[in-house]
Amino acid sequence: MTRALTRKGEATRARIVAGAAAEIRERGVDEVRLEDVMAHTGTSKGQLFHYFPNGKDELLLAVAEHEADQVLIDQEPMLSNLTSWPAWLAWRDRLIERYLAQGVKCPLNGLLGQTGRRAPGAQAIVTGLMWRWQKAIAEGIRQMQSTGDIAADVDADRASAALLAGIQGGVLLLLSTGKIDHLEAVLDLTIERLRAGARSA
Amino acid sequence: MTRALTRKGEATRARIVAGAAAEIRERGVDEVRLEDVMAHTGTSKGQLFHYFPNGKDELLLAVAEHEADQVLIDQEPMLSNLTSWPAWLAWRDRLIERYLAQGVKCPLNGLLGQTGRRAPGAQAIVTGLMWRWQKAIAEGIRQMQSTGDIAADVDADRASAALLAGIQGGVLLLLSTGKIDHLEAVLDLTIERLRAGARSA
DNA sequence: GCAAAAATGGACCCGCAAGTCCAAAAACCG
DNA sequence: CGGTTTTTGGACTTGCGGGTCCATTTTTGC
Repeated sequence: MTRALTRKGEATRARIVAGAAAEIRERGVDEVRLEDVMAHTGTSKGQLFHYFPNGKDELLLAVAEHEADQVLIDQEPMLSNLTSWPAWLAWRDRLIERYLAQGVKCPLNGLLGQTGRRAPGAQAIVTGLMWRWQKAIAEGIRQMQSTGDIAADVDADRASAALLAGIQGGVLLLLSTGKIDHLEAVLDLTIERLRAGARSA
Repeated sequence: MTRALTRKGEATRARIVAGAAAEIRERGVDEVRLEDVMAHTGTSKGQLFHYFPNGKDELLLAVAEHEADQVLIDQEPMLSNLTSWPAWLAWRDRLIERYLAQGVKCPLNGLLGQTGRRAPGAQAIVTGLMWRWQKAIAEGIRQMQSTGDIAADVDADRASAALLAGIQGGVLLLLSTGKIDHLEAVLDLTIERLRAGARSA
Protein backbone atom coordinates (compact mmCIF):
# COMPACT_ATOMS: atom_id res chain seq x y z
CA MET A 1 0.00 0.00 0.00
CA THR A 2 2.61 2.51 1.03
CA ARG A 3 4.30 3.82 -2.06
CA ALA A 4 7.69 2.61 -3.15
CA LEU A 5 9.79 5.64 -3.96
CA THR A 6 13.07 5.45 -5.76
CA ARG A 7 15.82 7.79 -4.69
CA LYS A 8 15.21 9.73 -7.84
CA GLY A 9 11.51 9.73 -7.18
CA GLU A 10 12.05 11.06 -3.69
CA ALA A 11 14.19 13.85 -5.07
CA THR A 12 11.59 14.80 -7.63
CA ARG A 13 8.85 14.81 -5.07
CA ALA A 14 10.90 17.05 -2.80
CA ARG A 15 11.68 19.35 -5.70
CA ILE A 16 8.01 19.68 -6.50
CA VAL A 17 7.07 20.51 -2.93
CA ALA A 18 9.87 23.02 -2.49
CA GLY A 19 9.17 24.64 -5.84
CA ALA A 20 5.45 24.84 -5.22
CA ALA A 21 6.08 26.31 -1.79
CA ALA A 22 8.33 29.01 -3.22
CA GLU A 23 5.84 29.79 -5.94
CA ILE A 24 3.00 30.05 -3.44
CA ARG A 25 4.98 32.25 -1.10
CA GLU A 26 5.65 34.51 -4.02
CA ARG A 27 2.25 34.76 -5.61
CA GLY A 28 -0.36 33.27 -3.30
CA VAL A 29 -2.14 29.95 -3.31
CA ASP A 30 -4.92 30.64 -5.73
CA GLU A 31 -2.69 32.41 -8.19
CA VAL A 32 -0.49 29.37 -8.61
CA ARG A 33 -1.57 26.92 -11.31
CA LEU A 34 -0.25 23.43 -11.65
CA GLU A 35 1.26 24.64 -14.87
CA ASP A 36 3.31 27.19 -12.92
CA VAL A 37 4.63 24.51 -10.64
CA MET A 38 5.54 22.40 -13.63
CA ALA A 39 7.42 25.23 -15.28
CA HIS A 40 9.15 26.27 -12.09
CA THR A 41 10.27 22.78 -11.14
CA GLY A 42 10.86 21.34 -14.59
CA THR A 43 8.29 18.61 -14.22
CA SER A 44 5.35 17.34 -16.22
CA LYS A 45 1.73 16.94 -15.33
CA GLY A 46 2.20 13.20 -15.26
CA GLN A 47 4.75 13.56 -12.49
CA LEU A 48 2.57 15.82 -10.44
CA PHE A 49 -0.26 13.34 -10.41
CA HIS A 50 2.14 10.47 -9.99
CA TYR A 51 3.44 11.83 -6.70
CA PHE A 52 0.21 13.44 -5.61
CA PRO A 53 -2.58 11.19 -6.87
CA ASN A 54 -5.22 13.33 -5.21
CA GLY A 55 -4.10 16.32 -7.20
CA LYS A 56 -3.72 19.86 -6.08
CA ASP A 57 -5.21 19.37 -2.65
CA GLU A 58 -2.69 16.74 -1.75
CA LEU A 59 0.17 18.85 -3.05
CA LEU A 60 -1.08 21.82 -1.07
CA LEU A 61 -1.16 19.73 2.05
CA ALA A 62 2.43 18.66 1.54
CA VAL A 63 3.42 22.27 0.97
CA ALA A 64 1.63 23.28 4.14
CA GLU A 65 3.56 20.74 6.16
CA HIS A 66 6.79 21.85 4.59
CA GLU A 67 6.14 25.50 5.34
CA ALA A 68 4.94 24.92 8.87
CA ASP A 69 8.12 23.07 9.74
CA GLN A 70 10.19 25.79 8.13
CA VAL A 71 8.63 28.49 10.27
CA LEU A 72 9.97 26.91 13.44
CA ILE A 73 13.27 25.83 11.93
CA ASP A 74 13.92 29.43 10.96
CA GLN A 75 13.76 30.42 14.60
CA GLU A 76 16.33 27.92 15.73
CA PRO A 77 18.52 27.65 17.64
CA MET A 78 17.15 30.68 19.47
CA LEU A 79 13.63 29.46 20.09
CA SER A 80 14.75 26.34 21.91
CA ASN A 81 17.26 28.17 24.07
CA LEU A 82 15.45 31.07 25.68
CA THR A 83 17.58 30.75 28.78
CA SER A 84 18.88 34.28 29.25
CA TRP A 85 17.86 37.81 28.34
CA PRO A 86 20.45 38.06 25.57
CA ALA A 87 19.00 34.84 24.16
CA TRP A 88 15.52 36.33 24.20
CA LEU A 89 16.76 39.42 22.42
CA ALA A 90 18.56 37.32 19.84
CA TRP A 91 15.31 35.50 19.20
CA ARG A 92 13.50 38.80 18.93
CA ASP A 93 16.05 40.02 16.40
CA ARG A 94 15.78 36.87 14.37
CA LEU A 95 12.01 37.20 14.15
CA ILE A 96 12.17 40.83 13.10
CA GLU A 97 14.88 40.11 10.58
CA ARG A 98 13.13 37.14 9.11
CA TYR A 99 9.75 38.73 8.65
CA LEU A 100 11.23 42.00 7.47
CA ALA A 101 13.13 40.14 4.78
CA GLN A 102 10.12 38.10 3.90
CA GLY A 103 7.84 41.07 3.63
CA VAL A 104 4.51 40.25 2.11
CA LYS A 105 5.51 36.75 1.14
CA CYS A 106 4.18 34.88 4.08
CA PRO A 107 3.57 31.15 4.16
CA LEU A 108 1.04 31.62 6.92
CA ASN A 109 -1.04 33.74 4.67
CA GLY A 110 -1.27 30.83 2.33
CA LEU A 111 -1.75 28.24 4.98
CA LEU A 112 -4.57 29.98 6.71
CA GLY A 113 -7.89 30.51 5.10
CA GLN A 114 -6.87 29.63 1.61
CA THR A 115 -5.36 26.24 2.07
CA GLY A 116 -7.45 25.76 5.16
CA ARG A 117 -10.70 25.75 3.26
CA ARG A 118 -9.56 23.42 0.56
CA ALA A 119 -7.55 20.80 2.36
CA PRO A 120 -9.26 19.62 5.52
CA GLY A 121 -5.95 18.58 7.06
CA ALA A 122 -4.35 21.98 6.66
CA GLN A 123 -6.19 23.34 9.65
CA ALA A 124 -4.62 20.62 11.77
CA ILE A 125 -1.18 21.51 10.48
CA VAL A 126 -1.59 25.15 11.44
CA THR A 127 -2.95 24.20 14.82
CA GLY A 128 0.01 21.91 15.38
CA LEU A 129 2.43 24.61 14.37
CA MET A 130 0.89 27.11 16.77
CA TRP A 131 0.85 24.59 19.53
CA ARG A 132 4.54 23.74 19.14
CA TRP A 133 5.42 27.40 18.86
CA GLN A 134 3.57 28.37 22.00
CA LYS A 135 4.99 25.41 23.86
CA ALA A 136 8.52 26.52 23.04
CA ILE A 137 7.82 30.03 24.28
CA ALA A 138 6.24 28.74 27.47
CA GLU A 139 9.25 26.53 28.01
CA GLY A 140 11.50 29.56 27.67
CA ILE A 141 9.50 31.44 30.26
CA ARG A 142 9.69 28.54 32.69
CA GLN A 143 13.43 28.30 32.20
CA MET A 144 13.76 31.96 33.10
CA GLN A 145 11.54 31.47 36.09
CA SER A 146 13.74 28.67 37.33
CA THR A 147 16.70 31.05 37.37
CA GLY A 148 14.66 33.85 38.87
CA ASP A 149 14.92 36.04 35.80
CA ILE A 150 11.17 36.05 35.46
CA ALA A 151 8.83 36.37 38.42
CA ALA A 152 7.45 33.07 39.63
CA ASP A 153 3.89 34.36 39.70
CA VAL A 154 3.78 34.80 35.94
CA ASP A 155 1.46 32.29 34.33
CA ALA A 156 3.72 30.85 31.65
CA ASP A 157 0.86 29.42 29.63
CA ARG A 158 -1.16 32.59 29.54
CA ALA A 159 1.86 34.74 28.88
CA SER A 160 3.04 32.57 26.04
CA ALA A 161 -0.46 32.49 24.58
CA ALA A 162 -0.58 36.27 24.59
CA LEU A 163 2.90 36.60 23.14
CA LEU A 164 2.18 34.12 20.37
CA ALA A 165 -1.02 35.97 19.52
CA GLY A 166 0.91 39.23 19.44
CA ILE A 167 3.47 37.78 17.07
CA GLN A 168 0.82 36.41 14.75
CA GLY A 169 -1.00 39.71 14.75
CA GLY A 170 2.23 41.57 14.22
CA VAL A 171 2.96 39.50 11.15
CA LEU A 172 -0.58 39.94 9.93
CA LEU A 173 -0.25 43.68 10.26
CA LEU A 174 3.08 43.56 8.52
CA LEU A 175 1.30 41.88 5.65
CA SER A 176 -1.46 44.44 5.39
CA THR A 177 0.36 47.63 6.28
CA GLY A 178 3.89 46.78 5.22
CA LYS A 179 5.22 48.11 8.52
CA ILE A 180 7.13 46.08 11.07
CA ASP A 181 6.17 48.43 13.90
CA HIS A 182 3.46 46.28 15.37
CA LEU A 183 5.61 43.20 15.59
CA GLU A 184 8.39 45.23 17.17
CA ALA A 185 6.05 46.80 19.68
CA VAL A 186 4.69 43.43 20.74
CA LEU A 187 8.08 41.82 21.18
CA ASP A 188 9.70 44.74 22.94
CA LEU A 189 6.83 45.56 25.26
CA THR A 190 6.27 41.92 26.17
CA ILE A 191 9.92 41.23 26.93
CA GLU A 192 10.16 44.50 28.81
CA ARG A 193 7.21 43.49 30.89
CA LEU A 194 8.57 40.04 31.68
CA ARG A 195 11.81 41.60 32.85
CA ALA A 196 10.10 44.29 34.88
CA GLY A 197 8.10 41.71 36.78
CA ALA A 198 11.26 40.04 38.02
CA ARG A 199 12.93 43.24 39.17
CA SER A 200 10.10 44.24 41.41
CA ALA A 201 9.54 40.71 42.74
CA MET B 1 -19.81 60.01 -15.47
CA THR B 2 -21.09 58.86 -12.13
CA ARG B 3 -23.97 56.53 -12.69
CA ALA B 4 -27.53 57.52 -11.92
CA LEU B 5 -29.08 55.09 -9.47
CA THR B 6 -32.79 54.91 -8.88
CA ARG B 7 -34.02 54.33 -5.37
CA LYS B 8 -34.85 50.80 -6.38
CA GLY B 9 -31.44 50.37 -7.95
CA GLU B 10 -29.74 51.58 -4.79
CA ALA B 11 -31.70 49.07 -2.76
CA THR B 12 -30.79 46.24 -5.09
CA ARG B 13 -27.15 47.15 -5.01
CA ALA B 14 -27.16 47.21 -1.23
CA ARG B 15 -28.95 43.88 -1.12
CA ILE B 16 -26.32 42.35 -3.35
CA VAL B 17 -23.45 43.61 -1.22
CA ALA B 18 -25.03 42.53 2.04
CA GLY B 19 -25.96 39.13 0.67
CA ALA B 20 -22.56 38.54 -0.83
CA ALA B 21 -20.92 39.57 2.43
CA ALA B 22 -23.02 37.11 4.39
CA GLU B 23 -22.34 34.36 1.93
CA ILE B 24 -18.61 35.02 2.04
CA ARG B 25 -18.52 35.11 5.80
CA GLU B 26 -20.23 31.76 5.81
CA ARG B 27 -18.28 29.89 3.19
CA GLY B 28 -15.17 31.85 2.27
CA VAL B 29 -14.36 34.05 -0.68
CA ASP B 30 -13.28 31.49 -3.19
CA GLU B 31 -16.11 29.13 -2.40
CA VAL B 32 -18.70 31.71 -3.31
CA ARG B 33 -19.76 31.81 -6.95
CA LEU B 34 -21.69 34.60 -8.55
CA GLU B 35 -24.45 32.08 -8.92
CA ASP B 36 -24.57 31.70 -5.14
CA VAL B 37 -24.90 35.42 -4.69
CA MET B 38 -27.67 35.48 -7.25
CA ALA B 39 -29.58 32.71 -5.52
CA HIS B 40 -29.07 34.19 -2.07
CA THR B 41 -30.12 37.69 -3.04
CA GLY B 42 -32.73 36.90 -5.64
CA THR B 43 -30.94 38.65 -8.45
CA SER B 44 -29.89 37.81 -11.96
CA LYS B 45 -26.52 37.86 -13.63
CA GLY B 46 -27.56 40.91 -15.59
CA GLN B 47 -28.07 42.82 -12.37
CA LEU B 48 -24.74 41.81 -10.94
CA PHE B 49 -22.88 43.13 -13.92
CA HIS B 50 -25.15 46.13 -14.13
CA TYR B 51 -24.20 47.31 -10.66
CA PHE B 52 -20.65 46.01 -10.75
CA PRO B 53 -19.46 46.42 -14.34
CA ASN B 54 -16.01 45.17 -13.47
CA GLY B 55 -17.45 41.92 -12.26
CA LYS B 56 -16.48 39.91 -9.25
CA ASP B 57 -13.48 42.01 -8.32
CA GLU B 58 -15.54 45.12 -8.02
CA LEU B 59 -18.20 43.35 -5.99
CA LEU B 60 -15.54 41.94 -3.70
CA LEU B 61 -14.16 45.38 -3.14
CA ALA B 62 -17.57 46.69 -2.15
CA VAL B 63 -18.00 43.76 0.21
CA ALA B 64 -14.60 44.45 1.74
CA GLU B 65 -15.57 48.04 2.47
CA HIS B 66 -18.86 46.93 3.94
CA GLU B 67 -17.21 44.38 6.21
CA ALA B 68 -14.42 46.65 7.33
CA ASP B 69 -16.91 49.26 8.47
CA GLN B 70 -18.92 46.61 10.24
CA VAL B 71 -15.95 45.46 12.28
CA LEU B 72 -15.63 48.83 13.96
CA ILE B 73 -19.36 49.46 14.21
CA ASP B 74 -19.70 46.20 16.12
CA GLN B 75 -17.38 47.55 18.80
CA GLU B 76 -19.38 50.67 19.37
CA PRO B 77 -20.19 52.45 21.53
CA MET B 78 -17.46 50.89 23.69
CA LEU B 79 -14.50 51.51 21.44
CA SER B 80 -15.06 55.25 21.28
CA ASN B 81 -15.57 55.60 25.01
CA LEU B 82 -12.63 53.93 26.71
CA THR B 83 -12.75 56.44 29.53
CA SER B 84 -12.85 54.23 32.59
CA TRP B 85 -11.80 50.74 33.59
CA PRO B 86 -15.35 49.41 33.50
CA ALA B 87 -15.59 50.79 29.97
CA TRP B 88 -12.42 48.96 29.00
CA LEU B 89 -13.77 45.75 30.43
CA ALA B 90 -17.07 46.20 28.63
CA TRP B 91 -15.13 46.60 25.40
CA ARG B 92 -13.13 43.52 26.21
CA ASP B 93 -16.33 41.58 26.82
CA ARG B 94 -17.85 42.77 23.59
CA LEU B 95 -14.84 41.62 21.62
CA ILE B 96 -14.80 38.20 23.22
CA GLU B 97 -18.53 37.80 22.79
CA ARG B 98 -18.51 38.91 19.20
CA TYR B 99 -15.67 36.71 18.04
CA LEU B 100 -16.84 33.77 20.06
CA ALA B 101 -20.24 33.98 18.39
CA GLN B 102 -18.67 34.47 15.03
CA GLY B 103 -16.37 31.52 15.37
CA VAL B 104 -14.64 30.61 12.18
CA LYS B 105 -16.71 32.96 10.08
CA CYS B 106 -14.40 35.89 10.00
CA PRO B 107 -14.60 38.73 7.50
CA LEU B 108 -10.95 39.50 8.04
CA ASN B 109 -10.05 36.08 6.86
CA GLY B 110 -11.74 36.90 3.61
CA LEU B 111 -10.42 40.40 3.37
CA LEU B 112 -6.83 39.47 3.91
CA GLY B 113 -4.92 37.38 1.51
CA GLN B 114 -7.82 36.20 -0.54
CA THR B 115 -9.47 39.43 -1.47
CA GLY B 116 -6.18 41.21 -1.07
CA ARG B 117 -4.57 39.43 -3.95
CA ARG B 118 -7.46 39.85 -6.33
CA ALA B 119 -8.60 43.39 -5.72
CA PRO B 120 -5.71 45.83 -5.47
CA GLY B 121 -7.77 48.25 -3.39
CA ALA B 122 -8.62 45.70 -0.73
CA GLN B 123 -5.21 46.05 0.84
CA ALA B 124 -5.88 49.75 1.33
CA ILE B 125 -9.21 49.00 2.95
CA VAL B 126 -7.65 46.66 5.48
CA THR B 127 -4.88 49.12 6.18
CA GLY B 128 -7.45 51.83 6.74
CA LEU B 129 -9.43 49.64 9.07
CA MET B 130 -6.38 48.80 11.15
CA TRP B 131 -5.37 52.40 11.28
CA ARG B 132 -8.74 53.58 12.53
CA TRP B 133 -8.88 50.72 15.02
CA GLN B 134 -5.47 51.47 16.47
CA LYS B 135 -6.21 55.16 16.60
CA ALA B 136 -9.32 54.51 18.67
CA ILE B 137 -7.37 52.38 21.12
CA ALA B 138 -4.61 54.96 21.40
CA GLU B 139 -7.23 57.61 22.04
CA GLY B 140 -8.63 55.49 24.85
CA ILE B 141 -5.21 55.15 26.43
CA ARG B 142 -4.64 58.89 26.25
CA GLN B 143 -8.00 59.54 27.86
CA MET B 144 -7.05 57.28 30.73
CA GLN B 145 -3.70 58.99 31.04
CA SER B 146 -5.40 62.35 31.30
CA THR B 147 -7.30 61.12 34.34
CA GLY B 148 -4.28 59.42 35.80
CA ASP B 149 -5.71 55.93 35.39
CA ILE B 150 -2.83 54.97 33.16
CA ALA B 151 0.73 56.01 33.85
CA ALA B 152 1.86 59.01 31.86
CA ASP B 153 5.06 57.33 30.75
CA VAL B 154 3.20 54.74 28.72
CA ASP B 155 3.71 55.28 25.00
CA ALA B 156 0.12 55.26 23.78
CA ASP B 157 1.08 54.62 20.17
CA ARG B 158 3.33 51.69 20.92
CA ALA B 159 0.94 50.22 23.44
CA SER B 160 -2.02 50.47 21.08
CA ALA B 161 0.03 48.96 18.27
CA ALA B 162 0.89 46.01 20.45
CA LEU B 163 -2.65 45.59 21.66
CA LEU B 164 -4.07 45.74 18.17
CA ALA B 165 -1.55 43.15 17.02
CA GLY B 166 -2.50 40.96 19.94
CA ILE B 167 -6.17 41.19 19.07
CA GLN B 168 -5.54 40.35 15.44
CA GLY B 169 -3.39 37.41 16.40
CA GLY B 170 -5.94 36.30 18.96
CA VAL B 171 -8.62 36.24 16.31
CA LEU B 172 -6.29 34.45 13.92
CA LEU B 173 -5.63 31.79 16.51
CA LEU B 174 -9.32 31.53 17.21
CA LEU B 175 -9.77 30.78 13.54
CA SER B 176 -7.14 28.10 13.41
CA THR B 177 -7.48 26.50 16.81
CA GLY B 178 -11.09 27.23 17.59
CA LYS B 179 -10.14 28.40 21.07
CA ILE B 180 -10.72 31.89 22.41
CA ASP B 181 -7.94 31.54 24.98
CA HIS B 182 -5.37 33.56 23.10
CA LEU B 183 -7.63 36.53 22.58
CA GLU B 184 -8.63 36.43 26.23
CA ALA B 185 -5.05 36.22 27.38
CA VAL B 186 -4.04 39.20 25.28
CA LEU B 187 -6.89 41.40 26.42
CA ASP B 188 -6.67 40.50 30.07
CA LEU B 189 -2.92 40.66 30.38
CA THR B 190 -2.69 43.91 28.47
CA ILE B 191 -5.40 45.65 30.48
CA GLU B 192 -3.91 44.26 33.67
CA ARG B 193 -0.59 45.69 32.72
CA LEU B 194 -1.96 49.11 31.87
CA ARG B 195 -3.66 49.25 35.26
CA ALA B 196 -0.62 48.00 37.13
CA GLY B 197 1.52 50.71 35.64
CA ALA B 198 -0.72 53.39 37.10
CA ARG B 199 -0.83 51.91 40.57
CA SER B 200 2.89 51.90 41.02
CA ALA B 201 3.33 55.32 39.38
C1' DG C 1 20.76 -8.72 -19.03
C1' DC C 2 16.03 -8.90 -18.31
C1' DA C 3 11.39 -8.68 -16.53
C1' DA C 4 8.82 -5.82 -13.43
C1' DA C 5 8.06 -1.59 -11.44
C1' DA C 6 8.64 3.21 -11.24
C1' DA C 7 9.33 7.70 -13.53
C1' DT C 8 8.38 10.84 -17.19
C1' DG C 9 6.13 13.55 -21.04
C1' DG C 10 2.48 15.47 -22.90
C1' DA C 11 -1.83 15.29 -25.61
C1' DC C 12 -6.51 15.33 -24.58
C1' DC C 13 -10.95 15.88 -22.04
C1' DC C 14 -14.31 18.25 -19.54
C1' DG C 15 -16.79 20.98 -16.27
C1' DC C 16 -17.28 25.09 -14.20
C1' DA C 17 -17.93 29.74 -13.45
C1' DA C 18 -16.96 34.43 -15.13
C1' DG C 19 -18.33 37.38 -18.41
C1' DT C 20 -21.28 38.93 -22.76
C1' DC C 21 -25.42 40.22 -24.98
C1' DC C 22 -29.87 41.52 -25.89
C1' DA C 23 -34.59 41.79 -25.33
C1' DA C 24 -38.37 42.72 -22.15
C1' DA C 25 -40.20 45.15 -18.11
C1' DA C 26 -40.35 48.87 -14.98
C1' DA C 27 -39.41 53.44 -13.42
C1' DC C 28 -38.54 58.21 -14.23
C1' DC C 29 -39.72 62.89 -15.82
C1' DG C 30 -41.26 66.62 -18.56
C1' DC D 1 -49.10 60.18 -21.25
C1' DG D 2 -44.81 58.99 -24.20
C1' DG D 3 -40.09 58.98 -24.81
C1' DT D 4 -36.02 57.88 -22.37
C1' DT D 5 -33.35 55.73 -19.12
C1' DT D 6 -32.74 52.34 -15.79
C1' DT D 7 -33.56 47.73 -14.21
C1' DT D 8 -34.12 42.92 -14.83
C1' DG D 9 -33.89 38.01 -16.70
C1' DG D 10 -31.55 34.58 -18.60
C1' DA D 11 -29.53 32.19 -22.66
C1' DC D 12 -25.11 31.78 -24.58
C1' DT D 13 -20.03 31.99 -25.13
C1' DT D 14 -15.49 31.22 -23.68
C1' DG D 15 -11.25 30.31 -21.52
C1' DC D 16 -8.97 28.40 -18.01
C1' DG D 17 -7.11 24.91 -15.41
C1' DG D 18 -7.56 20.52 -12.98
C1' DG D 19 -7.67 15.90 -13.95
C1' DT D 20 -7.25 11.56 -17.12
C1' DC D 21 -4.70 8.44 -19.95
C1' DC D 22 -1.30 6.09 -22.12
C1' DA D 23 2.98 5.53 -24.52
C1' DT D 24 7.88 5.86 -23.65
C1' DT D 25 11.98 5.85 -20.97
C1' DT D 26 14.56 4.85 -16.90
C1' DT D 27 15.56 2.40 -12.76
C1' DT D 28 15.47 -1.55 -9.86
C1' DG D 29 16.47 -6.17 -8.19
C1' DC D 30 17.65 -10.66 -9.13
